[in-house]
Formats: sequence, C-alpha cells, structure tokens
Amino acid sequence: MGEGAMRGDSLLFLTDAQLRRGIEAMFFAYRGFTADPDRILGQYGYGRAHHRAIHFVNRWPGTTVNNLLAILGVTKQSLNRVLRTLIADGLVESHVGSRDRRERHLHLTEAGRALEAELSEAQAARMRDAFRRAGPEAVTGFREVLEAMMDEDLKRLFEGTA
Amino acid sequence: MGEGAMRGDSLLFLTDAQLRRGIEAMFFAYRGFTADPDRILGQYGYGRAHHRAIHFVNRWPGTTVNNLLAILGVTKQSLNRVLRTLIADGLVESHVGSRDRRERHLHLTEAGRALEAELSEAQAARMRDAFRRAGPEAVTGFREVLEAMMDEDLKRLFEGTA
DNA sequence: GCGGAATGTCAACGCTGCTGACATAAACTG
DNA sequence: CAGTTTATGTCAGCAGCGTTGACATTCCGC
Repeated sequence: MGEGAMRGDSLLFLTDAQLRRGIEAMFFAYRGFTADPDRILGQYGYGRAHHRAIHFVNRWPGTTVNNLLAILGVTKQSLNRVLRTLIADGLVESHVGSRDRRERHLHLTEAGRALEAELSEAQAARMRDAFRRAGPEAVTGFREVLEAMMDEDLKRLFEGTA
Repeated sequence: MGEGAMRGDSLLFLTDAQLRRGIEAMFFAYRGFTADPDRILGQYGYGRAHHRAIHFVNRWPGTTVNNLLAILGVTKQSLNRVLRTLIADGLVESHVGSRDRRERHLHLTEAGRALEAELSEAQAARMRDAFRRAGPEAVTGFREVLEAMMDEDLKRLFEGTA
C-alpha cells in the first residue's frame, strides 16, 4: 500500500485507490478531449500530429521549426513530415529567415486558419461544457493539478504561452 | 470572441483565452502523465498499448478480450497483436472460457504483476506528487472537470471501475 | 577561408491504430 | 437436429507518426 494512505484523514485523497482513480480519469478524459478534433482531422486525411502543428503555428505565427520542436517534443524528422504535407496542401507557409537563412518561419494561410478555427472550436466547445458543468472552483483545481503533473521544462513552456 | 466571454464576471473562466489555456494544459500534462511509464516500457521493448492492456487486465482479472475492447476503444485486431506478445513473453495468461468456449479469459502472471506494479508505481508517484502539491480541493476540481470532459459511454465505464 | 555547430530535409524502420478475410463456437430457426 | 446467422478471436496487410541515420545548407569562431 502507498505510504501516503490513511495517515489521519486529511490525506484520504492520496490513497492508492484515489490515485488509481485519478490515473484512469486522465486516460478516459484524454480520449474525450481528442475525440472531436480527431473526427474532423479524419475528414481531411490528417492526424493528431497535424493538429498540434497547426495549433502552435497559429499560437506563435512566424515561429521556426526548431521552436516548434521544443514545444511538441518530437524529433525534427517527425515534425518535418507533417509540415511538408501541410505546406503542400497550402495550409502552412514556410519562409526562409532573413536574419538567419537556415531558419524557416512558419505561418498559417487563410485555409490553415480556417481549419485551425474548426478544430479549436470543436475542442473548446467540449472544454467549455466541461468547465461550465464543473464550475470555476473546479476549473482552478483542474489547472493546478495539471500544472503540478507537467515536467519542469514543459511547465516553463506552458507558462511561456500565457 | 466566444459567446461565453465577459458576461458579467462569474463566467470569466469561460473566456476563449481560459479555454485555450485549459487545452494546452491538458496537452502538456498528458505528456508528463505518460513520460515515466513510457521510459520503463521502452526498456522492455513495449509501448503504451501494452501498458493499457496490462493495467486493465490487472484491474479486472479474468476479463475477456471483448470486455477489454470496450474499455480501450481500439479494434480487436489491434489489441490482439499486443496481447499476443504479452502472452508469448509470459506476462499474460489466456484461458479458454468454460461457459462460452469462444471467450478468452485474461490474467497477469507473476511477471506480469511485477511489471504492472513497476509501471503503476511510477505513474502513481507523479500523480501523488501533483495531488499533494495541489491539495485536496484542487484534486476534487480536477476530477470533476475530467469527468465532465469524458464521452458519456466512457464516463459510464469509468464509474463502473470505481 | 576553414572546421564545427545549428538548422532543416530525405530515407528507412517500428509501434499501434485501422480494414479485410477467416476459423471456431454459440445461438437461432425451420 | 441440420443449416444459417451471430459472436468471438486470430492472421495479414496498410497508414499515421514516432524513432535513428545520413546528409545539405548556413552560420559562426578561429
């Protein structure tokens, strides 16, 4: 049994059963979280990797491939395959950097912004519904736990996106 | 702007910015959530799919392949590949059902339980740390939001695991 | 100008989704 | 109770997206 269990009463939320419950909640909730965008992406022949690229290019227009790698936590080769198709399909534009010509600066095209809006609206709708049903205090707790669960370097990135 | 934004003040947590923040928190936190098990699995030559199978076979010893499919939300062909390797490696046992001989009842072997313990302890450690730092009220909010984010059928499954 | 570091591209491989085809066992039907 | 349909599980092959390896281009320190 976990060493945090049943010590007095204020730590009941740290019992093994509660932790397992939290783990399974995370698993099932993440499925719901990605379900709507996945459906939309499927219609366009894209996957989750395309969604992530589109999301963060929209968040930081003009970002470089290297920046994106740090955020997404994949290899450049993996990201490159995704970007290649998005560029070929006219959703993303890649411009050689003027200061450093090794860099590629990325922007969404009009079509890219349209798909981004469609995806993020679907995902936000579910989040909005969940937030509304749970209430503001639950939302605060939700975000506190999620932040505490991130790796330190990811947390810094997350806070950098504020 | 989202239609829920800036209506009075009690709905500030539903602004587009807050929702986007929630979406990105979910993304980064899930990375942290899976990071430790992924490292361990890599050492054994397994992936996340193996982890999920092991986790739920441990939770419901004797469950059938069909039951597992409903929980995991993948096709039976996909699950079968994973189970085949786990069985071949001696982590899972498959027994033909006595009542219905089409069914296969699944159990972890001693070695399977050992790996399960290693994986779930790593994941629970991170969850425990996050819960402890966020506090009991945050944990309640965390679970409320996650449950509200699940698909209805997944939520029923989740509650069934209580 | 040259050697090394940084950035990005192309190729090939592995895990894990997927659909399709099939074997076996159970259940239904006349 | 024989024949068909349904349920369960297995085997094969394809696609998405991770990975490592090899390489071209550009920048920068010497």
